[in-house]
Amino acid sequence: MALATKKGPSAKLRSAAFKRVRADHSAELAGDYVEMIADLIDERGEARCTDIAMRLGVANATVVKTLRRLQTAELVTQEPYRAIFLTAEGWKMAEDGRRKHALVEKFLLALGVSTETARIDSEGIEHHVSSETLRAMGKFLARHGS
Amino acid sequence: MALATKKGPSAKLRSAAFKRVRADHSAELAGDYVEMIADLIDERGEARCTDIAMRLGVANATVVKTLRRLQTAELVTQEPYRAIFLTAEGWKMAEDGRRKHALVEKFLLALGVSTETARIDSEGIEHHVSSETLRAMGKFLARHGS
DNA sequence: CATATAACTTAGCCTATGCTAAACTTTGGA
DNA sequence: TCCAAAGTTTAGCATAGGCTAAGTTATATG
Repeated sequence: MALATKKGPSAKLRSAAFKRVRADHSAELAGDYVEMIADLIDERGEARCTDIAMRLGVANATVVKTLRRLQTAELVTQEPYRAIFLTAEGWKMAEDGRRKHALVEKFLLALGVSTETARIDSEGIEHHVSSETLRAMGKFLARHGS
Repeated sequence: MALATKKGPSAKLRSAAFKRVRADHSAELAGDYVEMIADLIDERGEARCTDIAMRLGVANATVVKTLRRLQTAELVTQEPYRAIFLTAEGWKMAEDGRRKHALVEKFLLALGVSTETARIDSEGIEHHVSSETLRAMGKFLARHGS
């Protein structure tokens, strides 16, 4: 290779960021599901496949398949043809997600974006925000409005 | 259904956010690739599979397969066993990504997070930030630091 | 109490994104 | 000039996460 043989010392450091993003993505779906199941249980007393499918905007069969994975991961429990429940770990993950989600959304609002954009962007952003950034957002909220 | 028959008026609105997130994810990988190819071309004169694989932290074969998709999408061009080039559209996407990425990273720094965290988090966040939020970040930067 | 409808499940398909192992080109040196 | 090392590609596999269509179970109501 004639030109630019230098690999740069930071190849491994660079790749770490992308690895984190990929890892976040695998965890993301599980987080969205348990958060939504928790919301449904709180709002309406029970969580059903159909409601999840509707809110997520996917087909019913997709929800069923994903729920099987979540059962394997011990985040939810379910009997055939019955409502869906969260395990203790599932509730913990849901609570964490809610806290994070709420903070990011409030932060975006405080930054000056519209309600609608805050709602949509926070959904995408929440899973990629480290605890350090989350703390920084919290501090910002403490200084500036609500 | 005895309890809670009400579907809520916002099911479709809710699902829109998740649909956006899913759409973002499909576009994300393409964005990361073209941005990295652009960086490699600028830094070292050419972009090769091996360098992309190393920086991304994935196997070589994965890069090859993804590049085929990017060729189909007319974002890159490539002859067998040769370096990789961006099409005009590829360059445009790379530039957009860089601008967005740089802005998000600077914003996180201004918010008070460490260099390292800003680098890592911005990688995950950049693909989920709407133009409205981006503008809000820009305004914040104009007011506060750098 | 029988049955239609709504909800759930299964089966089978697809694409995206990863991997390893093996085969093939290029190319720099001996 | 020719060969070995480095880089590239192919082949084959796995998992995640989508879909539709067809079958099964629960239940609300006539």
